[in-house]
Amino acid sequence: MSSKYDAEPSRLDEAARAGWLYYVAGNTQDEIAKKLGVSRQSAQRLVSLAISAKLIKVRLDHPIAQCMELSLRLKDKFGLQSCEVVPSDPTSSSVTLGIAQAGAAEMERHLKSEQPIIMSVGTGRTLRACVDQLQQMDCQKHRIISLVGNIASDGSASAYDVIVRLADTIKSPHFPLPLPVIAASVEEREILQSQKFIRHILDLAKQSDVTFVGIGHLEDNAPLLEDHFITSEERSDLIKAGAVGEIVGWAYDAQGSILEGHTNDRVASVPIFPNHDKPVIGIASGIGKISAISGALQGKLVNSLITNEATAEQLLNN
Amino acid sequence: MSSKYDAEPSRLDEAARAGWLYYVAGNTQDEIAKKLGVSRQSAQRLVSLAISAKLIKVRLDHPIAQCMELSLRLKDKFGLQSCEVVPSDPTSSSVTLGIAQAGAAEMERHLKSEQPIIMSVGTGRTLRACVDQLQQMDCQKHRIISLVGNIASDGSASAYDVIVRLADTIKSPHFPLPLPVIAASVEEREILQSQKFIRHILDLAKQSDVTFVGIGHLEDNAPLLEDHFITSEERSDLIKAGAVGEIVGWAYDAQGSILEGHTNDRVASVPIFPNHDKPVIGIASGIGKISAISGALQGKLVNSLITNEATAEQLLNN
DNA sequence: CAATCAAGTGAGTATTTGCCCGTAAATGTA
DNA sequence: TACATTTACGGGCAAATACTCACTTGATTG
Repeated sequence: MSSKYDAEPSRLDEAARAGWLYYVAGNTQDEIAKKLGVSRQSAQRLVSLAISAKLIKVRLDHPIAQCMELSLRLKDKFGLQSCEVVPSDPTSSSVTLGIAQAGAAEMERHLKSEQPIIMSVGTGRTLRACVDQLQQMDCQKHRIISLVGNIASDGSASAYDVIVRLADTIKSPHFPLPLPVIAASVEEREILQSQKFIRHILDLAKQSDVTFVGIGHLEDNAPLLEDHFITSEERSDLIKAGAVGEIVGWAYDAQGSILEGHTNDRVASVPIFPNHDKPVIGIASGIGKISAISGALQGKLVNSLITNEATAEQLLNN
Repeated sequence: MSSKYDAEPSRLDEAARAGWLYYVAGNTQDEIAKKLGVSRQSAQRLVSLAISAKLIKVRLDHPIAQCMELSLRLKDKFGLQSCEVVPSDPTSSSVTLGIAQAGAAEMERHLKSEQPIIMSVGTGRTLRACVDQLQQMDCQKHRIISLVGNIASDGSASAYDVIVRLADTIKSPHFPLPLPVIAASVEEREILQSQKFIRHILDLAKQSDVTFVGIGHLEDNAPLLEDHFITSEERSDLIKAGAVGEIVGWAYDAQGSILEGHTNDRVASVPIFPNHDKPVIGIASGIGKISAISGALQGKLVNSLITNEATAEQLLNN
């Protein structure tokens, strides 16, 4: 059927045609081969050429697409094991919207494991919201450890009570840490932590297969302050020393280095170490937490992140 | 509308995720299954759902020599402003295959304009397929006008519903034409069209910066007939009077002259004028539509065309 | 409350695809 | 011309994917 019009169809033309027949028209490579009069293998080469020459453009038209993009870039930028970005609802001021569901889904993923696992959890509003989203399960073989004390300075139990609620929902043996978050003195911390059963809990925590923590900021309305774990003066001191955030009470600076001294000398929580090989999943979102999250990521205090779209964008612009 | 932040990530969310991982990130379905925590079969189902729900949109970005040639010759022969020819799949019976993507791409090109524009659209299967291929956009500054009534003779709304779907996808203010396609009598048309808000819409349509219309044939299975806008007798009359096709209800002959009398006396759609200076883009393909398309081109009822290879060849052989 | 039905799941299987590799044709070199 | 080197082709095969079928689950309804 050659006519005076056809210029020699170039290889790319053929590739385009093959790519079109494959992706748009939904032909198999065999059918394409027949239609273009080449072997199946050649058709396959043409199709893959169409891709590598970027003739074929695939778009995903769904809010999720943007999130996956952000998640990839965050993983790349901070060397994360995993990163989940959920859509933000610009009209909602709720900090845990969507995050909670995603966090719960991630927890369930681990809890579904056939092998018995040890899961440690921090505390805070965000984690509590996650736990509230968990479905009832029967996880008697797993063990849940709290990384942080549940006793406020006035002796009352913590307001969030993440671990009890969690263990209740999934029917697991659990190990709350019956300590204050921050001891009154260095000596008190030593005494408290040297108790045998406390040592045992700290030991279990070290063997955690997976860890979930919230990330706290140190702005005016810092969670540590609002819950009366530290005083206003202590917060000022931390800020002066360069602190930008805290995880289970441990304050760290913009590079994610745990500060020496200050309240950190008296924090009774399980110690945290950067560059853990097991998943340490930070769950946090909100513009006010950007520097806190950024620090935690830079110092690799967490190696996985669950956040939302708006926060992810800010983290990448930093 | 139910929020997309529901506790249960909807099946479509998961499908989007799977589709992204498969097409954008290049994962295998096995890897996707692992990442989403589902079986491989389920992953496969999610991926194919992403396609069938049209979340995944594939386009080919390459001028295929053969098609370029045809497009050039059509432009030349009919004095078109622009003409796009997409490859045909000789074995596929789908009329909109490929055309839909090209039409969507052309619409997007106009919608991306910085200046606010007025876009008018006709209706029909082909336009509907185009709109289904559009990506989500935010075009609040543009206005979308329907050229044709959306009320069937039995009072129900039109089956294709092009304009609502379009406006929904691109979030534009839109102006459907709440009229029958063809009024019961000449008088009824006058009364209906003299309503103030209808006059306003007709006025807006006259200012259109770009117009997209389908081209309908008048064979046995004419769209106007199948959708019960005209009767079998009315069609016969039109044919006898020399009609070969219709655009938004206006019947015309082989030279593209709008017929006098017959159903045209009662067509309530926006009038169409030959030789428009703004783009009036006809989107149509199929052997059965050759004479209809040819007439529209000869009479310059449209000044741009999107069609496929097979149709283009026929048009040139006429 | 049982019957019915739609939707989803996993196992099994057929089809399709990606890729390695030997061969042949084309191109370059002396 | 003879020979070396590159490039493309197609056979074959393992991996990946699509499809069918029987079964479960949860909702709906008479």
